Amino acid sequence: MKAAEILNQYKLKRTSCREGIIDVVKSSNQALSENQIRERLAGNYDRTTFYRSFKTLVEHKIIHKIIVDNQFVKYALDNTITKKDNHAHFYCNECQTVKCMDAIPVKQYHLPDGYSDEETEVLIKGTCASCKEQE
Amino acid sequence: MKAAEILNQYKLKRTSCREGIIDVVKSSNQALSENQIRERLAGNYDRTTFYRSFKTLVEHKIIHKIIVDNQFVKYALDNTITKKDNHAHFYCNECQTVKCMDAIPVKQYHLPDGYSDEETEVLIKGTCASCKEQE
DNA sequence: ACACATTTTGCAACATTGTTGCAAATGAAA
DNA sequence: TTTCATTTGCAACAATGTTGCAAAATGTGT
Repeated sequence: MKAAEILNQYKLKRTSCREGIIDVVKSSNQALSENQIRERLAGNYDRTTFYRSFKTLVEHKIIHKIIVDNQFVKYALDNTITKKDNHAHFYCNECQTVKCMDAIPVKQYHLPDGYSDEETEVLIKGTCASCKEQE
Repeated sequence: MKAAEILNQYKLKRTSCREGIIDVVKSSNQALSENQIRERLAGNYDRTTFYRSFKTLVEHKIIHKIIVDNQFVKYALDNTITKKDNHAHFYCNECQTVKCMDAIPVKQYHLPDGYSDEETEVLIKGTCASCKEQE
């Protein structure tokens, strides 16, 4: 599905910034930070526009946010778009990249009485295969 | 174990800021933000001192950081101090508090070949028991 | 109790990240 | 093409986090 179609489907206006973000995120096999997305984007947008575009896309669950420790906010296409189950994220301590582990569904937890579960986030930290090779 | 003992054990100097942070975090049944800790602390410390104290305590794994979405950094006593297994965290969307679910150990995942796992973080989002009651 | 070496503190200045209000520009629909 | 709501870019601001450096506090040995 193309970026333009996704936006139409969610009744969002097709602006070049939004389309650009979706395209970049969609074509990447790992989660990207705001700066990484900006670098790969043709247009030169204001930071405010960027934030507002991210906010809109996250609110409509087109992309999702992943946070690693502090100061590392990354984005990836949401499950509603990829049509995959809720998956775990992997953060490589060496190359500092985040990958969506599509093949690893999030395990569910049994909460104490009275609690209700809406969403579960799993971040596995370690060393990825390609960094491991180089050791 | 008292804050002073913990610091001695890790060969860190006993400063009132460090002791204060440990005491506040230790006596709380939920994870606290920097501001919440500062409010509950007697001394009036510079923000820089605060950050550096947090950094030191996190580096030595006395407290640990939990991040909810963006902009919400919270701290709790680390497992090395509490001597509990690695546990899941629960974030209540209503009252916006984070609880360490000591009784819910983190489930392990099988990673693809070549990957190594060092640490797994689990954040369950939903509504907690007391907020549920008030509905 | 004192002096010493080292660590930590507080301050100032700065960097990064994110937000808000508003006028101008743009997109979609008639 | 005209209209109307949405989005953009700018400026100003707020929050969060970092760095360098002199002054203060800590722990150790005497």
